Amino acid sequence: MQITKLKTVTAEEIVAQLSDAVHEHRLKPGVKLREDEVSEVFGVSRTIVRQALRNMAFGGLLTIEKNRGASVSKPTMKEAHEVFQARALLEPSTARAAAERTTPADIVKLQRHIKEEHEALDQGQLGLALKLSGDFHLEIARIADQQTIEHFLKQLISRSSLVIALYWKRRNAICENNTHHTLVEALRNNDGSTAEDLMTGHLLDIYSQLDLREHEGKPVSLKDALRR
Amino acid sequence: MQITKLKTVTAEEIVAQLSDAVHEHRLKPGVKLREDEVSEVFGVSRTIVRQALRNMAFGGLLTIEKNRGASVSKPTMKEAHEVFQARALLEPSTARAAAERTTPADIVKLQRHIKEEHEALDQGQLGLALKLSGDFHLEIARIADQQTIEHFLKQLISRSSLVIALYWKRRNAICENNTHHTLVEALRNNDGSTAEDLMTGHLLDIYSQLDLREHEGKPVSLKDALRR
DNA sequence: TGAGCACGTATTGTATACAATGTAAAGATA
DNA sequence: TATCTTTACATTGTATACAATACGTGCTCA
Repeated sequence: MQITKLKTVTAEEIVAQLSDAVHEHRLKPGVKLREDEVSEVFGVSRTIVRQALRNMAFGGLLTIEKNRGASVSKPTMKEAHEVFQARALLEPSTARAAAERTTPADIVKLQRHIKEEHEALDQGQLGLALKLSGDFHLEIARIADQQTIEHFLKQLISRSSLVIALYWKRRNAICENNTHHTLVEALRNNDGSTAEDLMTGHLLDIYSQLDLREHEGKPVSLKDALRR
Repeated sequence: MQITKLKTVTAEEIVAQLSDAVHEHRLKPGVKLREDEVSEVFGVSRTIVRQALRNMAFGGLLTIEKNRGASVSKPTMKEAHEVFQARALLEPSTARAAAERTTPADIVKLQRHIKEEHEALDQGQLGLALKLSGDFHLEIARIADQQTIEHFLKQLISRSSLVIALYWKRRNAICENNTHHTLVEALRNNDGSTAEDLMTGHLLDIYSQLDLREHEGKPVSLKDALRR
């Protein structure tokens, strides 16, 4: 007779699954996450769920309002700017550092990443492609052997995913460029300067594809909005 | 008859008080924080304490080991390097941005900061001076109006405090320089370039006063250590 | 009809009881 | 004596009960 392990789900696993869902845009900004709903899905008590939700909130993925619960964050345009400004400070230097330490094994890993990314795109799995793209950036921080920066980057990339969900200009036409591929080439050649420059350009690229203009003037009052 | 409010302490207040204690080196790296000890001190249930401890752990101030509880983090030398590398990436640019937005009111605030810092030093309150010094750096991020970076910086400065507690070269003789004062002057003149350069130098200064050489060779095996 | 209020329900916040785990001290065995 | 168990205790982990708060619905009253 086989004893079913009845493995209890940990808070970390819940964080991982929910984070993936957000990264892949299956959970969109603003969606509410009720505690007992989540606890029912994962088969654990609210205690664990609350741990998980709070952890995610600390990373910026969720927003918790006192007595009102957790929901997927909706970064403002200001936050969106800040996220990419912070990435612009951290990632190019990190790419340079990574280039100086990249091993053949790393290259293999990165190329597998890119391959999966393309496959996801081909199959129209936009969300998955986006998540993999984020992982690619994280992988570079890992190669640079900078855990602290990697930790911050993880948060920034999470938030980038939310920003893209909210402010991406053209929903349908993801313009697939091969910057990631070029970057891998620079890393393979241990060419730090090129890697740094490519990363700078890459981030500007993404940034420029966001619609971060202040639209719809002032916040019209309800009355004004209904009058005609 | 006066109703005493019997205000229940929140997790955030516990975080604040414990964080201050760590920043001021009243709680030193390695010190264990038992849950019911803390809960007794603050007069709340362990539920709240656990929230507080977990939040602090996320910021790197505490380390939580499963089933073994929370203790003040003891950053390794590698982490120490990483912390200052990350600060070197974030803070100079932030100082530049701050310089371009500094108002007279900000200058007043910064100078009050410096004054308090000197007073603390004069009274031999080294820990307090250190905490105030950290706040000074945070204040610059606030002036730059970069909440995201400020959030990261808060963590980095926390960890810097731990690093200093562990690796500061000369415990007794804090060499007080007036870099902070010079920085304020640059901010007052809205001189971004100078502010950026000063910040870079300032960070290098602190960094160079740490003893981050790999001492005490390889980790000798227990047997070898006991043989003679 | 519409604004405001009262009440019942849904949801989150907190404390506590119990379970699981780790730790240290005493005892057993060679 | 040294090592290995055993056992009791200290501490953290998890579930649950209850309290506090927010939310929606129906009612009242103008």
